[in-house]
Amino acid sequence: MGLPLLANKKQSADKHQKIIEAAIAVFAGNGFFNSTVADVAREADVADGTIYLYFKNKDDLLISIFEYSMDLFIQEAEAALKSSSDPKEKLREFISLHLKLVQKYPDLAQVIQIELRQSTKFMKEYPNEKFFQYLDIVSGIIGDGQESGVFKKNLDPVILKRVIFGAVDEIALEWTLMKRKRYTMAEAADQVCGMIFEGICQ
Amino acid sequence: MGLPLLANKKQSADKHQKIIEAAIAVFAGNGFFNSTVADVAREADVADGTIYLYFKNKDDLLISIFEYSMDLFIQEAEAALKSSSDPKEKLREFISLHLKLVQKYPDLAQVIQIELRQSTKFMKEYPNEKFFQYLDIVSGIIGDGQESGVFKKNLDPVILKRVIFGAVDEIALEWTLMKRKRYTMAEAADQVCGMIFEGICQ
DNA sequence: AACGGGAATGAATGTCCGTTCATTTTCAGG
DNA sequence: CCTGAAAATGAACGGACATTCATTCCCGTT
Repeated sequence: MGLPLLANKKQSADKHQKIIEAAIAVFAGNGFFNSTVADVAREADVADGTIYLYFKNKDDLLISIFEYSMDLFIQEAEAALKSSSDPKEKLREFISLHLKLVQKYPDLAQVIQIELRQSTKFMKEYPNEKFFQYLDIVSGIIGDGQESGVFKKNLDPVILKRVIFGAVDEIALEWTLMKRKRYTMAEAADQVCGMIFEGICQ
Repeated sequence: MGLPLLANKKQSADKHQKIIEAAIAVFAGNGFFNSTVADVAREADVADGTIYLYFKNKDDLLISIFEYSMDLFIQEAEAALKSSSDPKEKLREFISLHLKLVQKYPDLAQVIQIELRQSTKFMKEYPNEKFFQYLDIVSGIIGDGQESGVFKKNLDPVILKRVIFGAVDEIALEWTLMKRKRYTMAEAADQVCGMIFEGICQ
């Protein structure tokens, strides 16, 4: 069976990817609801109808972007965390990586942070497993750290993972939206880690 | 001049308020873009056209909600922060208040957190002074604390205020979207304060 | 070179909804 | 009670846009 790669889909994986990338750029630039399918098609250099050969509808396109990018983030995170076994170093690595990724893929970051959050449809009804999987990387690190006595045991990991993610994500969001950057991501990562590890009190 | 209250507007302030409240409920339930002006009108028990006597257009309605609620938050925050002069207590008060307000006005919180964030139009082009004003309450507290030696001086307030806001807001967001609550807001406030003040390391 | 079928196209369709505005209702002052 | 102006109404308009589908293109096979 001399079938092309990814033969379970009839179409080329290239075009699928091309449309996803176009959609990321377009949605990041104009917002999901203010972008038309025709905009995405034009950016992808493809006919309007072609989009529907690869995606069920406009919503499906957004969800696909989300899954695509979360896979990317999870994959990069898991790779980066292999290098160290110290929970504190791991957490530092995670924070730093998240910020770096946002910097590396600003359009992607914007879609994730702003566009996806928007619609009740997605946040409330879409199961969102991939996001939880990403968050669980953090709670895993916290759990390890508590077990090994590096982190305080009285902290609730369920709350803590959110606090950490929220802090990092807000920094990332500001970075994404800020035109003139007032600080580098590396600085920000240091500040955030310092604060999370040692607190703000003298 | 025996004019009614708020005579510079011809219409009743009541109806203005009624429409805002209806819009908050509708937008929170369905999302801004998935809600129609007719939905808001029905909820407010008013004709479609009446909305346009009080608001320029649909976008203006969303912005009005934002300003209305930020005013509310700022006002409540400033009142609550009068009671204490210790920066640490003030910060604890702020965090606790923000979480309480989210609990008290869940629809409002949802519109602010989810709907407003969404549109590039609002986040990028709308000046958003009220939000910065709210954030500056935090940086004010931080500045005081650093001056009086309670907080570490090497922390950048610009980053720090975002970190704190992001942490608190993410907790609030999870609370808003979570159906089964796994923790109370009071617990969350304690955890967040503990973490921010003392850090997570043993 | 003719065939066939999957992929791609993009014009056409139908719906939806923000906004308008001609008309009606309300009500204060005379 | 009139009267007139402000306020409210909601049917109708018009433009936008997601989605469809009849047609064309592409290319491997014979």
